[in-house]
Amino acid sequence: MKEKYYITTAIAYTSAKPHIGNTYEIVLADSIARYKRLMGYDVYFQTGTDEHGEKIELKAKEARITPKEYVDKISQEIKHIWDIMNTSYDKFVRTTDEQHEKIVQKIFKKMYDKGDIYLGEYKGLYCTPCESFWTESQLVDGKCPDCGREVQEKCEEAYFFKLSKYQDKLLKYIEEHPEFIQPESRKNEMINNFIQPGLQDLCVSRTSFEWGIPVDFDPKHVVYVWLDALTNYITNIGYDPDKSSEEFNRLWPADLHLIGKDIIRFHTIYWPCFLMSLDLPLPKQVFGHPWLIMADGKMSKSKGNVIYADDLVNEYGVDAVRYYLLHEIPFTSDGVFSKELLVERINGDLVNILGNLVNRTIAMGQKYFTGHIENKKFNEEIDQEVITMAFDLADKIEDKMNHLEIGASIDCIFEVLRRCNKYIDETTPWLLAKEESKLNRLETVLYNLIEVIRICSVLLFPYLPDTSEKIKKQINSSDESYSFNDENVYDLNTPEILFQRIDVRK
RNA sequence: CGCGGGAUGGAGCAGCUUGGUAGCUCGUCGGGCUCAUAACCCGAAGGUCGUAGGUUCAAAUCCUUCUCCCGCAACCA
Repeated sequence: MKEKYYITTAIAYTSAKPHIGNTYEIVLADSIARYKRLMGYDVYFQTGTDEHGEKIELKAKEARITPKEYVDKISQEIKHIWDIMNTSYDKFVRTTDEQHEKIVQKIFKKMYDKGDIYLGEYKGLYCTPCESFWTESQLVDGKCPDCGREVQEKCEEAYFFKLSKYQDKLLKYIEEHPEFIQPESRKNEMINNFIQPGLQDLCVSRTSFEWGIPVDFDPKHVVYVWLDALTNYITNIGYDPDKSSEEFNRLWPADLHLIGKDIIRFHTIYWPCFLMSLDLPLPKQVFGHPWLIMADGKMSKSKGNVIYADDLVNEYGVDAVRYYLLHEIPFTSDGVFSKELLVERINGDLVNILGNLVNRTIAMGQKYFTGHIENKKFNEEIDQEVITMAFDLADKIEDKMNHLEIGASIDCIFEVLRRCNKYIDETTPWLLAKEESKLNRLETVLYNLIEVIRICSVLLFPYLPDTSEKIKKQINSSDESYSFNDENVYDLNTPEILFQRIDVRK
């Protein structure tokens, strides 16, 4: 039986249409999911939308529609963009799904019955005109950051979750599982800033607004959105406090939660504590990825520098955008986006290295052998390096992928493609073609090239699925293995441009 | 002294764990080739590896000082 691999993205908050930076995560997750499938895992890949909370209630009010109408619209927009990015999620979940809401209520009740949730009083600094609580650190000169007026201490009835009860157990888990929080520097932030100083109990209900899942035994409270949102990872695969499904038992714990670096706290502190309260095992890994920012900083409407994925895809094609996202964002630090850089990557890598290589190779196959290429095995010493690189490629990629180094994985493929271009210059097929006696050698050279290109196309699939398929179609191959095969027979199709050069002058 | 990460040729990065000719991509300059999307291949120029000191036969790599940049510092998600 195939080993399972359960991967999730964070569910996207339905307050607004996601920009290109928000779109990074789903593409990143998709490349990992596709890669794991290629490696033979039985992958379950879940994504979706997080739809409750005060902010949504306000946005809907502004738009003069109901919160449900509002989130229906945004959720659909998000799903649409995920689809445009050609992502292969198995399930798109929504926190307004009835089943999810029902299970969240049961979870809340279970925690309450267990004594992990208790009714208490939320004491905070409150701005009456803004109807908002603020923390000490949020205040500007001791006043409301929104309206600048004085804040007062105010008490409000609320349910609390006993985070403190689990802090020692959590610390132990984090220290015994160094791979749990990635990148590792984030682990220190969590330990030093939150766990070591001591966890405060978490307020997990709200009475100040209504758009949320009601606490069934005390309906003036709605469940805190993070308790609602985080549990999506289990409610949608069949968790039930009474009796979970077999599917749940098979899939849980998740192998990887992929999230933005801004919500690491929720996933590595609150979420594990909730799970411990439910007596469930903790996810194996949480990766807080960096962001894609603009040259002038974070994308924001007020700066007017917001770029959307669908617009870019319309202009440059889905694989070009995927390539940029996956290749340009480092493991720990933020990546920068600009159209100039995107065009540079398209022309420099996708057109010159990849597209041109495939094109010139197939063109030669057509020109010299009318597309029919067999391995004549007239090998020479000079062939060895490129063939060995192709042999080793899958292992190199596996090593990078296991460390979630997606950009470096792609680099490994391009390193081989570059070597192929060099191999063509070394073997000068156009000279071999001039002598009858060298045709077997020529065919061997072309065979080696096509076979290496085939391997690259197979391994490229997780990152650039459309391009991978196009190459396979052009070389007319259904061989999905990623080791060098001596015995393939190729009947090439007509070469077609994989990536169109972008004219920089425009 | 809150915690943590970083500073490497014009740009972006790798190397630092396990000290020993400073590597990659892009850009610049020169050359080669013509199968290919003016693409491809080769070569050259360009770095006192942030600063000051220390350990060592030897430091980008280990230790310390300082400067600058960035992330985090909880109940908005």
